[in-house]
Amino acid sequence: RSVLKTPLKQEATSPSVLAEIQPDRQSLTTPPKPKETPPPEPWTPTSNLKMLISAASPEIRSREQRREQSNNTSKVLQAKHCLQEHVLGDEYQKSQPSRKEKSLGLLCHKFLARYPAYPTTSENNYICLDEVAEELNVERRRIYDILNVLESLHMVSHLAKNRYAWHGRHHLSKTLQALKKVGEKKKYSQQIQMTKKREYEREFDHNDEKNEEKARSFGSTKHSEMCFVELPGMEFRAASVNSRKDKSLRVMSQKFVMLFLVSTPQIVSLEVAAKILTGEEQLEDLDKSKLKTKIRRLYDIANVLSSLQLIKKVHVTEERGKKTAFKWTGPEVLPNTPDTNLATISMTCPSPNSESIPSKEQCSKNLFPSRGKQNFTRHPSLTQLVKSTENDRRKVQSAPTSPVKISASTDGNLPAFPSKMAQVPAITKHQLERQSKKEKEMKMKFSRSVLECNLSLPQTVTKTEAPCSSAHSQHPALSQPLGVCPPDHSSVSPVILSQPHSGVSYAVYLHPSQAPTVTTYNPSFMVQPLPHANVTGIKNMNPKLLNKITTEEGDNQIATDEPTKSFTAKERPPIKSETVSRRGLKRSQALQENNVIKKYKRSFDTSLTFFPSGYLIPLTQCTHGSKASFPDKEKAGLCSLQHTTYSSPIAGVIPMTRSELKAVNIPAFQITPLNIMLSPTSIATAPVLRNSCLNSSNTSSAQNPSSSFLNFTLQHVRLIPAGVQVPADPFLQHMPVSSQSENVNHSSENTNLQEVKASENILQLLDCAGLSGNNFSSFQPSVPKEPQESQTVTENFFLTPGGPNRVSSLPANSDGTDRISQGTLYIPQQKLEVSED
DNA sequence: TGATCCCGCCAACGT
DNA sequence: ACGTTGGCGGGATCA
Repeated sequence: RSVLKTPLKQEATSPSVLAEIQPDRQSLTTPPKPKETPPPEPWTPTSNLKMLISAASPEIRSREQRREQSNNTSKVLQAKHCLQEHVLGDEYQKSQPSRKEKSLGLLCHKFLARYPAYPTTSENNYICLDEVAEELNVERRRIYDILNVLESLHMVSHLAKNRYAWHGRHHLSKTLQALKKVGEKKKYSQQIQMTKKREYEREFDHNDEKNEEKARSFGSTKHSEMCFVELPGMEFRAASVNSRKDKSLRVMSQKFVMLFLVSTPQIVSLEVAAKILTGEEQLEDLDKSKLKTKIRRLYDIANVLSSLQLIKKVHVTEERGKKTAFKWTGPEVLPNTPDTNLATISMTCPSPNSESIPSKEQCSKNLFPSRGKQNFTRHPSLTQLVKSTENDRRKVQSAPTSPVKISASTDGNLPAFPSKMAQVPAITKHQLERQSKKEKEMKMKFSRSVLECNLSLPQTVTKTEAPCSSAHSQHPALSQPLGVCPPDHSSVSPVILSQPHSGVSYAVYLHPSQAPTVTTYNPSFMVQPLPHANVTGIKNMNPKLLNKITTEEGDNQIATDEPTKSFTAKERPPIKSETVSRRGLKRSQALQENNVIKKYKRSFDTSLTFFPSGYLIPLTQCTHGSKASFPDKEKAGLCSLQHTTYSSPIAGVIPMTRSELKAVNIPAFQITPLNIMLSPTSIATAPVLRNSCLNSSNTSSAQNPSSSFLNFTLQHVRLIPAGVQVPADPFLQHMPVSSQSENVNHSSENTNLQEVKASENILQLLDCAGLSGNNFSSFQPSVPKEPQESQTVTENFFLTPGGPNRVSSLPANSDGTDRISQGTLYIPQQKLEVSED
């Protein structure tokens, strides 16, 4: 249709980016183009916005200026242009903004400009889809794209229909850390290598079927299903997200980010990413079209990430040509960023294999042992179960986790350390920091082992790439997947990860197929320790591939193999259904019409929010530390919430409001430090932990491990009757029961103390109850004198089968999942040149 | 051309 | 029955 495109695309006429030309458009072509709402100023020239825009490109800037200048005259201009066009005989299309102006990237910029990077809780940080769409003058569909990516980074969360909460970058740091961890667990770096290698082989060694086979087999084990990494306090979100067949942009986005975080030169090409993210269908015919689609999606994601400045496009030049890729430019993600929070992250795997981990699901899985090892299909009868569970979750509202600054010294995002620093062994950094802050003995104690471990984590350091892959296995860390995770278990394997010093620990529930099992075994891999991180002359089995990688920045990096073109020969052309019906029109129109109406109809049902099952105790971002480090006002804000009701997956909804909780001294926050995982199911499958006792805990109890642990435990220990909210026990001062909500003021300083106390109480309680094997007592959240260090908890607990309800602390390390670090893999070298665009 | 990726159809899902 | 989400891929643009 639009036959021509005036080369003058951005002629002054194109205020495009804005909505000023709407009228034109409307009349012209695209009928569906909604938004005629001339609501200019979508993006009120926020200084911020301007900056972004200008930063985006001079072109845009000038355009902007022009726009402003002629703002008033725009009408005239428009008319004029219209006229011209008519005269020219060109369709009005000319007046349409150029493609670029409509790019997702730009749109994202605009979108981001509307919200503060670090919103304060006092602000009304919610996003209304309709409004945004309208103001930015784009279809909702586009907004979804952005939101999905942002959601994957926990920068926003879906509150309700049409409504999202804006968190900004408060959680970014944590999220990235989590993603990195998960990425490591999934051995993405290896996968990347494999993928590259495979490609290479296809290109050069077509005849070498053997290798390929091997490679494939390896790759296939890495079945990467959809798993959404969640952050505490935001689980529900993910849950809701899980419902859909998550091929979701969300998941893809996370994975994409993971790739960056785990790969050494933090450069990832779309092709490689697409392949890996495709989840390994590679075995089969590399469905070309599928890959293509994936790449399309990745472009979308990349655009958003670029807008967030987390990545940037670069060109990787290799023998076979230039290839575009993206380079991570986001904050350095250290495994152990000093952060005052302890986060519990869980990974939800919705795919057919592993649903959103609703406890029931888990149980079900146990009940219906999957036949296959990796591909168990959900029993039909479970579908409903799952559904309902998800449903519940969906309805649940999360406690408005107020964004909290993660650490006093840093914002959630911050590249905690200058890149230079990053080069230093993390351990050193942390130790120093700790010293300066007078870390507590205890903490040190806990972290020690981890520190050691971290030291050996290649990802931790860039330059000093520690080749001690083997060290991993030797340095068990607090975290680490239970060493007991059976490689081939069909059920979800719980993995507890923690980073004591950072206080960031989380649990990842991996599908067995993902559970990193020892990988060193694979012969197809050339696993060798690398003497130095920046070794570039690694030899590969394939001499032909010797190349050197270089980046502009001259980053230290390890040679990587950047395969080029697609290798696969010819695939049968994808059969596409040409059936295309036109009815979107009606829809978009309706949309417009409804916009106004909807606009006023959204409500923020804050009156009663439920926590998703399995999350009785929300691990909000509020921790003693952070709170302490905040100004009172902010503190107050942090914890100010609407009435929230917590529900227990087991007992059902517990009519407890947050305030009540507080009254009971069990504020969500205080539990935060506790990272207890409970996954009977998983545990049950763990050989080491396998214990019949576990079975005693009724199946229904199986639940999503996580913050709900306490509740769960208490209930199951019968300290509190199921269905009842809180145990009337000596340790807990009050007994909250009413379901009515009250407002709570969390700003009081006492809160912290109280909370801490409560935590202790709880711990004691557990202890007394014989729930805690021992460590609970040792785990005592400390009242941070120094906010930033307040972080705490370094212990991880999980329920072991020692008894139906026996809680024991996870040994400071149990394994070495990360036995193989990417740094130890061999990969074909190639000459790579990375150039930025 | 191939790389990008906008656009919007339409299905899954929610209400 | 309609609204919200968002997977998906045709095909327009860009380089």
